Amino acid sequence: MNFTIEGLDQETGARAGTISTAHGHIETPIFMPVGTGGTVKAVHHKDLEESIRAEIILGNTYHLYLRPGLDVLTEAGGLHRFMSWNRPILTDSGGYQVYSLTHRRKLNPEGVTFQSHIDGSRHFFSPEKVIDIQRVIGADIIMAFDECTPYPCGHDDARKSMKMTHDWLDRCCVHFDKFTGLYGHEQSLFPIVQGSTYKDLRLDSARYIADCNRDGNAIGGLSVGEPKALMYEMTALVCEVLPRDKPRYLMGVGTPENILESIGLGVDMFDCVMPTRNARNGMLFTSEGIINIRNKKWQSDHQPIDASGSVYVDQHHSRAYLRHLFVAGEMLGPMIATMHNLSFYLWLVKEARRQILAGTFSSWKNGLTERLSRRL
RNA sequence: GGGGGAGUUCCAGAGCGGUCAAAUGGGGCAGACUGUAAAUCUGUUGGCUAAGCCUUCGGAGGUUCGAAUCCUUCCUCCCCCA
Repeated sequence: MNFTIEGLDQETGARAGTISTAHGHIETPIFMPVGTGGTVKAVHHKDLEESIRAEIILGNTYHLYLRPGLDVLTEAGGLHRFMSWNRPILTDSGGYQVYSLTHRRKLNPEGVTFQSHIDGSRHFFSPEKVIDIQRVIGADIIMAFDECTPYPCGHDDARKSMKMTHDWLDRCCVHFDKFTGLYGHEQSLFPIVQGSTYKDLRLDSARYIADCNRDGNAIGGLSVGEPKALMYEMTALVCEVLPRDKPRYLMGVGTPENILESIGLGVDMFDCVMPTRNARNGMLFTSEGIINIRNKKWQSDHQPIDASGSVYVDQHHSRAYLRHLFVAGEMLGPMIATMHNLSFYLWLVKEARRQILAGTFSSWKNGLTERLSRRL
């Protein structure tokens, strides 16, 4: 994997760059749609590639391990072939499930035992096993196994958890370096900064992660309920420490505003379920604000879904029609809404990149941010 | 013609003397959602000069301190037998 920086914003820490992987280039800053179980929910690959123009998508180690399972993935020759997606893939390690499935797992220094949410069966995930699974999946970028701490988290607990995540990282690196990929293409391992909302821990963790000297670095454990000011503060702090010449990935973030702000802090990569999940629940993000398409006020609004939107559903369908689809429970509703939201997110990061390269990022961001969280 | 059953708040459907403005589900309206246990979850859903009051359980009348609940009668619908 290779990362080059093509532009730096003068007023903020924003960068425009390009990541090269075995499955193609990714222009940064980038938003990566979440495709947990081998699909970005409600969108076909053709739309994802040609209309939304996603450059990289996510998969999830825990979910793919449970379903379809490693045998099927091995037979298929990895996730790219299994799902017929030839662009880059990044897999999360299951660290988020340590957080989100907290009532279904037992954690100890060796690893985590999950009780499957599907059939209740027990599965042990160690740092080594998580690397092995991600070798079978074959993603271009794979994540170290970490513990994503909840918010709030006491300083002592956060410190212990961070220490354990660092130990797990060392084990991931050793195991990762011991073997090569199964399908002949390069894979890169990204370590993850933890440390909850504590400056001292975040700094320690960022230094530790930076010292691993991997192809890219991730920031985890944020956007778990803390105030956004704290999230920005931690992100800023960590970005100061993480190497400039490698991509920085802020995991699980976020709202359009979160993304713009974090780009300004020097983050290059983002993922979040928000555009896809919220789309399925009737919430649309636009450059003019937020639309809850189920609201009665759209009943007779025959304007395009988003007049300034770039994807074809924005121009070819009205708000009244999309509302009708949601109210009637038609599955085309979530499909159209997901296409809209993802293409808006991709537009957002593409435009950010363009503005960075043009030297106008800061003023553009400030003007847009005001409008993003409005309710239409 | 004879016998039986039923009419409840937007709908379906509980309740069968006071704790009933009335369970539950649906529908409606609104909200939440941040490395996806999510096409999910939550709130709300008669009116008002709101810790109270008013109008509601097919219509009218009655019994009772008190009725959606009991009685009389009328109207409407359904089923069975001729």
